[in-house]
Amino acid sequence: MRPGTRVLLVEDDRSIAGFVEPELERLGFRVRCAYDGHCGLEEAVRFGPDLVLLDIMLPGLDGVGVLKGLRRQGLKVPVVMLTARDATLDKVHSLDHGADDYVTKPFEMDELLARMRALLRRVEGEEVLRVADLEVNTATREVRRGWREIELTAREYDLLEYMARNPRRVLSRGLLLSRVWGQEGGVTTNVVEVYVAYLRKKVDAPGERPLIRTVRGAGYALRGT
Amino acid sequence: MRPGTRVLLVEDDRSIAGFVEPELERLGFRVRCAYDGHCGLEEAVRFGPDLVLLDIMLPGLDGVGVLKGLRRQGLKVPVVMLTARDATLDKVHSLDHGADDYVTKPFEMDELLARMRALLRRVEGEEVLRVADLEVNTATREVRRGWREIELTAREYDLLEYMARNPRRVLSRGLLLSRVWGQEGGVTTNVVEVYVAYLRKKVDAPGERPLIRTVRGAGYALRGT
DNA sequence: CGAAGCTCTAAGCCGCCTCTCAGAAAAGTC
DNA sequence: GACTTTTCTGAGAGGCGGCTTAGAGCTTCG
Repeated sequence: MRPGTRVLLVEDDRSIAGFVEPELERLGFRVRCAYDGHCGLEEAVRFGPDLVLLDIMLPGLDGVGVLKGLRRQGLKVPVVMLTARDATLDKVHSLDHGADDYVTKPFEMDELLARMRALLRRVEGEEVLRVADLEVNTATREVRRGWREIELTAREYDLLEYMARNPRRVLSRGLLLSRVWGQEGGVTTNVVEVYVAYLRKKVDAPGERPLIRTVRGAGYALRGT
Repeated sequence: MRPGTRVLLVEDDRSIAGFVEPELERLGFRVRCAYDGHCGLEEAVRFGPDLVLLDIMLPGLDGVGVLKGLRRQGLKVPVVMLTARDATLDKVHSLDHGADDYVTKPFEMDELLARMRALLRRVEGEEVLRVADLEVNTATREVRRGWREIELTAREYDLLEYMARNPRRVLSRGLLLSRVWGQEGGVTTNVVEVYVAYLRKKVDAPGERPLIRTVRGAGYALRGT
């Protein structure tokens, strides 16, 4: 599990959140908390987590509602539901709506971690990302467009992989800077623009339909059509 | 049985662990111990052993629980259960959940070793790894490229075998350090680079198409094309 | 006990990559 | 068309990742 993995914890019970959050941070995760369903949904969009821990019982919008909301917005992020013991109906409901796993309260930290790892491995594992005729192999870091092999530097690859993991979404410079470069403090830099230009030179060869789109005033998007 | 084979021992009875662990290490295994079920499961994920020795009676999560956890996460590592005499029900249970063998306490070290060998042989087989015209015979530890015999030192061989088991995949220095050298903590060392250089000198002779690729900013990969 | 071979550390060097900056170009607004 | 805002691009400096080499402990073996 690579460090800096982003986890969103949606949980109103502070006794649980107050225990799980620092524990996860100690293990190197980047954690954000939300204490009700609406905030949770909002944070999921803004924070862009790699994994969501989602309580079922929440004030306002409940866990299943948040889950539905996530899926409706096309977020495929893996979700672990936190359910009360024997809330069988809830589990069924959740899995129906695309939860990936659940743990029943009270739970051991180890058990939660084990399930998180399993999901993250599934997501991170051998994966080929495809956007139109572009292929990004995350295991070998090979990139092809059609039959053309594309050689990328480390930064170029990291940027393209992130964009390919979020196809069609408009990604702001700030977001890319934080996700690919890892910098939070927004210094005045146009390094993102420079690297998008590098990518274009290699990915969108002359004559090919361009995949990397500029959305003026908003950011960039990777999409085929 | 190749040296450096990774064995995870999950056993709370220190009188057994304290005997088995040093014995296995003396024989060239790389051993890690866990003293309860949850730690065992966690270590299995983190350590990535080639074989697990798993006590049934454990504090917290019991052996069958650990076994289930392993299989649920898709780990196919062979497991030898350590059971009390005549705990027939446990055995049945274990084999149901995908244990590969068991020994009953008290056991002779020789018996345990015999069963371990059988399992490891089944898994490792008489395997010849091939990458392009490179052949790595894991049974005899002989390496050839084309018609040329290649003499490697122990470390060089371990490194090459690990790379040949993960062809085309980009392997980071940290991963290689942990899997081949067994070091976890990120100490400042360039030993991986040095050994890659040694391998290159022997494997990629001048004039031959180089198989060992550097992926700048990421690691190394072994591939033919 | 000496020699040879293996493993690992450390230091220096080289070249590519990364990033900054300034100005050009494009897009939007009046 | 003039002006503002946003995006693109070319050039260059510096840093850092990666390679090489020498040599110091260790182990092994005669």
